[in-house]
Amino acid sequence: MKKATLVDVAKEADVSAITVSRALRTPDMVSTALRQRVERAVAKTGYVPNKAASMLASSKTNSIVVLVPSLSNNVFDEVLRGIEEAARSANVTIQIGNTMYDPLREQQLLTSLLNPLPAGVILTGGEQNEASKRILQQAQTPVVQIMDLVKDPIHKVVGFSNYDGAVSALHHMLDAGYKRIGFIGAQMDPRAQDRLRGYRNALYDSGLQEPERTSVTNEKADVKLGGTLLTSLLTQHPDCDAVLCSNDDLALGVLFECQRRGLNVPRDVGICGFNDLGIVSEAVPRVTSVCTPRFEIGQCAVETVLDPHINTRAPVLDLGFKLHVRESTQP
Amino acid sequence: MKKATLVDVAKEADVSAITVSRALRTPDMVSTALRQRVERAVAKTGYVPNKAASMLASSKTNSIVVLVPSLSNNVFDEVLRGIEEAARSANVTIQIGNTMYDPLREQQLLTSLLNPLPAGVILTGGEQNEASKRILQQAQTPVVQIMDLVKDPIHKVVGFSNYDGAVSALHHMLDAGYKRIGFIGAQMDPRAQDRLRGYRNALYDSGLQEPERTSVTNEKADVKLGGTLLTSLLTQHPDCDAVLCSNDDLALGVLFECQRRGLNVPRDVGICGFNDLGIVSEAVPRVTSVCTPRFEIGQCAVETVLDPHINTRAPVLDLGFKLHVRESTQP
DNA sequence: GTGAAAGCGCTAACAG
DNA sequence: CTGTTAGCGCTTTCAC
Repeated sequence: MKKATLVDVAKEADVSAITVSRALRTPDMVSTALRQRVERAVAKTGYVPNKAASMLASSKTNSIVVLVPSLSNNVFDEVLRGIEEAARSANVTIQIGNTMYDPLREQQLLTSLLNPLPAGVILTGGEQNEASKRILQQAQTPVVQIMDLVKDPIHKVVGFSNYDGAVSALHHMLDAGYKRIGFIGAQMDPRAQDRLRGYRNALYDSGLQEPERTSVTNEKADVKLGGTLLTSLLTQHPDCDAVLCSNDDLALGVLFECQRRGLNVPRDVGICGFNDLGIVSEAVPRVTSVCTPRFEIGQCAVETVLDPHINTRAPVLDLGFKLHVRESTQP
Repeated sequence: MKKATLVDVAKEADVSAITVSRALRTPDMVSTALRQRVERAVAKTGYVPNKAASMLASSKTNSIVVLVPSLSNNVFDEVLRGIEEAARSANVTIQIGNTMYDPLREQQLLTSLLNPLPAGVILTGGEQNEASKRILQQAQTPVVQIMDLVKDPIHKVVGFSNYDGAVSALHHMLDAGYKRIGFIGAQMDPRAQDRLRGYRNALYDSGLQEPERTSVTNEKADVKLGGTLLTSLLTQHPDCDAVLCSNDDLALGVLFECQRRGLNVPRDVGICGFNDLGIVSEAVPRVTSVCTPRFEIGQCAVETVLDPHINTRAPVLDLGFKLHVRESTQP
């Protein structure tokens, strides 16, 4: 049995093909009687629309493209959950692309995924290369950048201030009594760099900027690297009494390394992470972290991208963050 | 400037449209001279193939559909990395769907993603509902099930034995001297149940099956739940001297809970995880785990799905596992 | 509200 | 090896 087409349904319902098409896509433009006849015919024939044909004829898709830099970074799980949920209730599908923090790969993905044109594009940060930016600007589809308050957005931005997050964490650590706070960072994308800037400026404002106690690399951030970076930080600055980490994986690695060295957390070393992935709140001791609204960002990005009045929206939507203070910074 | 089509390229190269099409898809079927002319014309016109048109005309896609039950479970990161890498070198795109461990959602995704027909489907385990299985059997596209040695495969299987993994872990724990080993499990999908069966049978073979020390739930497995389950396990069986966990998140939660209770790992309690996600080997103490070949499974699944001689392949490919013994089970 | 005609851009099938 | 002819299944126009 061949698959039913629009024409088969039309015959079954004794109407024209175009009426079936309209009954399905824009039910309001069709009389109730016909709509019901069509619905019955669809059920009877088991008709499933052919997306390729629809795309070709309309040169439109009802899917939105989502580009994330990593799937192993648990930060994006929650973002994707928000996106999936919102997309599902808006009845659009999503296409996930993993750029692996590689602008060239991002460009390739865009080239490939922007054809046929999606209903919208969601991507991470503002670190696209020039070619990608041009592609996005020329594409006739809304673009939302997330996770960061990008300065010169392509269209719209939904995120939070990584800079302020770090500042806020640092003020807390200073208030808790730490005086020689270091910074550990990896995968230093613009967001991680904003965190580093926040760290520096907060210290500067407190007159504690020297010496600079940082240990930073561009390698992929993971738990193991956290330990390595702590080792190198303590080698250079044995007097460190606390560490702000550019993300939670590193913070966990720092905690483990402290345990191996017999350093008491929070007494000998205070630790603060960034993002507040579930796991840090379960570690022993529980780790302080800057909680970022990842699920909401995902949801909101979809809403923005699909908003028919997107042009009237503010270009930048700041969803904020919340510092979750836990045992690891309360000596 | 309108977008260039195949016809534009053909005019530019002074050949017919079908020649351009062939030069692009099957370069071997075209003379070198023409191929070069076509390539130049493509470059000059900036031609980008229209996928929708191609799909419609050929009723084929060069994309493969990948369904995973979770993106927050780090198990699938590696699998997806393997899939992505293999897909990229085979020049096919992938479409990721997240079933969220929900058979109905899986069925919906299949209905939606199997149209137009993908070059293949990769999905997790054998727990699809009847409707999904029927859809997959009727679809004219290869199906590979991964992560488990499914008994009645739809087409092919690439995985490892969860049962044997658990048995092997248990034998090691018994050898290490643990005598009252408990099992902690969550998200008890068929793979987790196989692990539980392995645990039970290994104990049975050693004559240590009673009393049964298990704490199992269907909730989503995460670090926090590991602690909760340990608490309930110890309440019922305070004599437990070791725990096999159905995955690494739980194992980490168990470790943290032990630390909170002042129980020494591995002396008071031995801990073994499953999957060997990078993090467990960094914890203090480093946690023993059953290492599963997730990256290879992903790669191999793509190779299988795309293999033109797929029919001659063995239905089940067992990629094995490796027990990584660490401090947490060496009292 | 509904329909008829005319493609969207590409590829399968067959000829040469 | 290359070209001709006919669609793929749907939606867009424009009539009615």
